[in-house]
Amino acid sequence: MTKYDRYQPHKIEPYWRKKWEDTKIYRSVVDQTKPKHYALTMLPYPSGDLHIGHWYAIAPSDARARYMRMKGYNVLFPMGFDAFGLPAENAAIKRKVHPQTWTLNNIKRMREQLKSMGAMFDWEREIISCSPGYYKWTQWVFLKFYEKGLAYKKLSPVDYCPQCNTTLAREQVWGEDRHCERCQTPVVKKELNQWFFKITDYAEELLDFSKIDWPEKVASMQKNWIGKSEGAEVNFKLANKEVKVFTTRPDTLWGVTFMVLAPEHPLVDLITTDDYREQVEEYKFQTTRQSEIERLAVDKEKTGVFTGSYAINPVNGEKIPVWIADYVMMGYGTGAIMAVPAHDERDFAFAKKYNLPIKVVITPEGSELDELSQPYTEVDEGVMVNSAPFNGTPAREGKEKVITWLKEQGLGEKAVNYRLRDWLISRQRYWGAPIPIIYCEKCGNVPVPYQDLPVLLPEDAEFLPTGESPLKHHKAFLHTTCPQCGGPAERETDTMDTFICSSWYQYAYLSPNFEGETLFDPKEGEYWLPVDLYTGGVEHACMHLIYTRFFTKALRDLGIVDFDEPMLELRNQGIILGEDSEKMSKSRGNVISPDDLVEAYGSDTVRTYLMFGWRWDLGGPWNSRGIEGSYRFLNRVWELLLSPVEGDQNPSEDKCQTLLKKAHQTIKKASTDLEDFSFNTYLASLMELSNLLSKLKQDLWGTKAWSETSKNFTLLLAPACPHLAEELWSRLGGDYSVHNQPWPQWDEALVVEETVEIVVQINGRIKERLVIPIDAEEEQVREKALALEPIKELLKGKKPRKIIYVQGRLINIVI
RNA sequence: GCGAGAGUGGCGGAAUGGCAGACGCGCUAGACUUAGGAUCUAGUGGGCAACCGUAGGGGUUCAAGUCCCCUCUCUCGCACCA
Repeated sequence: MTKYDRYQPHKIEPYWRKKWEDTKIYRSVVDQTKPKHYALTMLPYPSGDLHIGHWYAIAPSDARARYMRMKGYNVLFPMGFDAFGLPAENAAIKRKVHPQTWTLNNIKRMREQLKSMGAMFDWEREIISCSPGYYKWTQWVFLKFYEKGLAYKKLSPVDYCPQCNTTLAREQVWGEDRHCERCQTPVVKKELNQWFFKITDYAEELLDFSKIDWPEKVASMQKNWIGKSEGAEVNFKLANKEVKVFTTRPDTLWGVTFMVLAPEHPLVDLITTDDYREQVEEYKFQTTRQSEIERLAVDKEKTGVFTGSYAINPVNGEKIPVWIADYVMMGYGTGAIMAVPAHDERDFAFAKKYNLPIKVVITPEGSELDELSQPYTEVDEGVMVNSAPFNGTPAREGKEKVITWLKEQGLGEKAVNYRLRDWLISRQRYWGAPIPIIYCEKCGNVPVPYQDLPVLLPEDAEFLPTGESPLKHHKAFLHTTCPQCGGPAERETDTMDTFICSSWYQYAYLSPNFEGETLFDPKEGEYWLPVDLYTGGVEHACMHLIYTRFFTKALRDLGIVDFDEPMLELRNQGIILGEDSEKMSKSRGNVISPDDLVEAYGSDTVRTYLMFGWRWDLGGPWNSRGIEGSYRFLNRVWELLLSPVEGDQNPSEDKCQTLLKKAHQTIKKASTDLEDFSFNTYLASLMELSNLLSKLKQDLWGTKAWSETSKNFTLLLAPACPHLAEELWSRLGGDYSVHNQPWPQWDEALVVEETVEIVVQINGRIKERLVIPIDAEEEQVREKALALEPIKELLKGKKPRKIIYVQGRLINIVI
């Protein structure tokens, strides 16, 4: 290449990418002599096009990984594709292409798009979750879970999406109208025999975030989702049976005036008296119907019916009516509640509607409550009343005391409930990993033997959705022999939720398509694991991010990994909106295509703008003028470092010092900013340095300070602009590759200014400025400040009451 | 309703309790140009000024965008979970 020409990203970017590939500089192999850093960014679903959101997530993560590499870490930064899932099937149905063909074509395209980013991926570690070499291990994990009792099959009411024709996990049902996460169709309840993973076994441990540095937001979302509540289980007598009731307010037990069972509660039929049978049946019918119709009712007025039976409150022997109502759910607690209308919003509304008694048992300290217009739900200031042995006890203490008392009396005990449900993993779809189970009439559920894995997904299945699993109609797949008795048997025809594939993918990168005995090559695992830094969107907080934590804990208990958490540090990026501040979507026509941007400005500009334009964790609307600014910056950098100066030069030691000082301040700033994911200020600091460089260029071009600084500048630029930095580096005479150079070190002595301008304040208001040596004695600064004419004038001979001096910053004279 | 987070120029955004608005976009003026939506230079929170300015109101402090209390607005998550 010639010595000086224009900045032409389209020439230099493909050139260097090819060179990197040819020289394998991003190959990451175990190297015991170096500290390791496993940087992982969420793998994309191969939808067919890499969009700007992918770039926004991945490019800054790549810059961070490159920084770590230059800092001397052996960095693993892999990439792959989460390739099973519904869109492939839907596209296939629409376009009559096989889901596999569609997926693999998309991967091919997206791999090229990803490569255009110039990231430091080690493509030899690429994983594709729909390849048999991958899903063999997904099935392997299933079998391990099954052996451990963490995978089980159960007949239960489950959420079913009538549009996607499959069941869904609780996490995949969203919003008030309980719609499908993928297609927004409201789900319906169905009674089906499905496979579950026992994530609830880990509910308590999943609440512990002490071993990981994850955003508070994600932790709180997960805690919220797991929904731990502590209280008591109390035994009520009902028709010669015992009904357990969960409550978080045992202190209100004396205020129970009725009991409510979920309509599906098994005792309902037993206790309903003949007089009420008809209305109870009618109500049960209504509620089941309701869940099948659209659930649009927003302000759901509470409804219910009396069963005709009465239960006995064990604490005072009172007889209370038993109702059924759909505000009590079978899936939480015991499906039965004790209603305390005086101290619970829902019970209050219900009691008012059906004229049930309301009995006050908690009152605010020192006052009385007779007629309630609303329930008194306060705990901290409440005191127990009308509660035989506990009158006068503060409600907060009452909770614990009553539990102890219940236990002594044999009436109940302490209990904890979680909102988290077991993970429903069966999907009645084709494009997923088959569940490796065989049903034998003689032997029952038989796991597929490990040596028979993978259970291959047949390519010639009819995958049109019918509500039944497509594999059920594939005779060759369905019919098999029992591995235990050799008799005729049938395979499980449901496939696994694709979130399973992504729950362990961080381990797959260690040894893609591993052929050994366990999930991954232990030599690799021992070195690289666990993941040091995970980056991606916060939208996965209650799905992928909770699942993968569960997986790691389960794998630990199976002896497959030896740590508790999969990813030590997590960082979430924000979302880039359209220029109209709306979510990008084809229908709105506000989609920004990264391919077009790369075409127009080159990859480095796109990377730079994505890092500079927003706070990474917040994101925000796209600005098509903004990217022009980044492009201009890179052009200026090019001119600055490469085009020689003409005419007279007037270098001076002073100017050199000024430049070196700024350079070292920039090294420090850029380092700490990259450390903190503050990509925007990292680039701002580079811009400041480049502004100073251009100011001093005429005089300093060719000096040692100039060449040293331009080399350092190039190194600092390398994480953001890998191609441009490589080109500049080579033209400045550096050895290939800039990406193998150590990150520059700053000299703290140079970072510190020798003289500073401080502010002279009177009563906290700025009145004057003063230039002083940084290490000036306070006494001298005081004298100087007080000697300033404007200050003398303002003081008018008055004696300051107090003078505060903050070294190198300001002096505040209080009068 | 519950939980979390955020409110700073026209815009994106900077600011260990210590000079509010770094850096950039946009805008204004000028230079160079046949031309400029290229490039370069200068300016750019408001106000003629003293001064006033970080959603609003209190407070702590010599000093508050930053810490404390209250209010408002917005975003996100959960939502009849007993």
